[in-house]
Amino acid sequence: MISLKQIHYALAVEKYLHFKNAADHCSVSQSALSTAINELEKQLGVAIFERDNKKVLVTELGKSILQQARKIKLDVDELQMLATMHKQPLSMPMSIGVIPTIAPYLLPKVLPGVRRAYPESQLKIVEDKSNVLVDMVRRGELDTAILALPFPHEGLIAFEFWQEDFYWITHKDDALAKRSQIRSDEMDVSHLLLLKDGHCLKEHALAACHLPESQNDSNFSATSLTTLVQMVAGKLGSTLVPEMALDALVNNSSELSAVHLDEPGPHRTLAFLIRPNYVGTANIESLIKQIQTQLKH
Amino acid sequence: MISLKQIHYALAVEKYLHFKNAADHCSVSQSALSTAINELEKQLGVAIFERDNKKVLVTELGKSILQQARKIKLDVDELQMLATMHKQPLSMPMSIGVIPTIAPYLLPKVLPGVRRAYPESQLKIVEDKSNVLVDMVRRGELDTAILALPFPHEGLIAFEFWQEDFYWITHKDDALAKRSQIRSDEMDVSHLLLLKDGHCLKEHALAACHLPESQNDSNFSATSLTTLVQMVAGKLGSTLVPEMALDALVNNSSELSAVHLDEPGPHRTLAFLIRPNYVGTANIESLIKQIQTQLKH
DNA sequence: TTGATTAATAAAATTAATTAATTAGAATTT
DNA sequence: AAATTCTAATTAATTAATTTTATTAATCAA
Repeated sequence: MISLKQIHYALAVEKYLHFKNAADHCSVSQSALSTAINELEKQLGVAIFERDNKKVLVTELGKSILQQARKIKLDVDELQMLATMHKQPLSMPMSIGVIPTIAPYLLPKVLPGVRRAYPESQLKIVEDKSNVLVDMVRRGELDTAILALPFPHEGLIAFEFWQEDFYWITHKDDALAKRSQIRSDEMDVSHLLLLKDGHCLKEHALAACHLPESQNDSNFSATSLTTLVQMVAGKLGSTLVPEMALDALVNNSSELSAVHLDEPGPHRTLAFLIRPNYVGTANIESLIKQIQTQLKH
Repeated sequence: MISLKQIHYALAVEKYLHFKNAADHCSVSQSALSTAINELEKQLGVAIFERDNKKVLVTELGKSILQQARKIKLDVDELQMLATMHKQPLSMPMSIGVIPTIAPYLLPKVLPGVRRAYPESQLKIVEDKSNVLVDMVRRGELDTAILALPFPHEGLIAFEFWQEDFYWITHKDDALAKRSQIRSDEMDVSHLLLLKDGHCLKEHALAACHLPESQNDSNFSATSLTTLVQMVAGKLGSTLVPEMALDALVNNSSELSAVHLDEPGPHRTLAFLIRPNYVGTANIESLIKQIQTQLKH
């Protein structure tokens, strides 16, 4: 049976094209490495390297074999990472994409707790729109992305971890501002201010209100919730924001009032997306536990 | 460093959930297997199996680890297969998809030779339309597919191995039947009989003639070249067939005449399609060599 | 209790791996 | 032409590991 050691040595020889240097790199004697390579070639019954007393080169078949060997080594590394991450969640560097309608409200609430619980953690945060993040996860440029569902994510796996409702934000002077609940058919939809196309929050807000996209006035649109509520404060209309944004955007304002949107079902669902074969699911689960603890105060 | 032996043993324990049976299956003593598993768990620092004197079960983490272990084992098997196939091409079972406008003309010319050169070979042939075959290759249901390019095949790799021209088939009584060459603008395109939509030969034939698809009379269409030439023999029109089909369809007919289509460039290109990580490229290369020898007579 | 199982363990035997020194072939230098 | 310097392969002694066989301890069933 071929061994991982043989594979390891063969990859070293490929890298250095020199038995002694490869042996040094592997911290073994040239003899040990030599016999391991010979044994590997004997077991496979083919030549991987062509060597004489002056030079070493890789056979055509050897290239394919070493390619496959590299794949095996990666898989073994992943297996070991699985175990490591189970022992020490978040001990590995991790890149996380977050959409702009979640990042500024979720991260300040959650990151300090994560820092405290996992001082070793090295999180790299990327903020971008849902479709960009999904593509980056697919391409392996991100380990995971936090976004709001529903959003198409074929080929990826979603770990849903939070559900929240929308609140209708209007000026305190508005006749309906004192209500505790409001239905979408009671609002003045013609002055509903929402984010630009491409931000999923717009679609989710409209979907929560059972409104078609076309009905929205696209003359007024912004790229951040902060801008939107400024516009509401300026009596240009009303808007809808998710619950987790209330603290930052509305609660300290003397101009604004938040009314719970009374429509059935949770209005948006937050989830981590990962590739099906991502080995860090233990990390995701740890993060979710942290986030849920923090969000529940 | 963890070893493939440990992985092998762990997978056996997962399968039997019983150390002794797993050991028997691996042809080692229970003790040897036990220590290997213990060592593996120690090296990883986590428990894969939960065991007492009466039962063995897999931990939650163990399931992930064994899943990864299976992947490693598959990769190792593939590496060994790479070597084996280099030593004895086509010694592995192989499934090949072929489109209907290639299969009946190419296979009889080629398979006997393959049988002779590689008596060990076990080829499974599937005949279907290009799009079906491409999907099957993508899903791994076929090792490879032989079809005519151009045809969309994103994500797959094409090994082009043959180029051929079209011949215009008409009744011997036709005024142009004696010509040795004909250009598409000299034909009566209104009675050009072609295959049904979905067969790539139709598109390739039209493309070779620089004709748009709409120009073709869709009232007359067939699902096989055999039917088409029967229609031509019945003086219902003319058709275009690739060179390799001439022998079977035209050459022994007293009714039909074949005229070389005089349009620039090769009219269709035959190719093997494989997944980028298919390990049997050596097989493909052997087959191509065989096919090219046979086709050149 | 007794007998049949189980996985783990201990000690002996076997097998494999490692090191250090050597060999042999080829290129380069003297 | 001879000596030197590379190279990978080989050899032999040592060390480490693995495996086997036999045994132990625990559990369950009769």
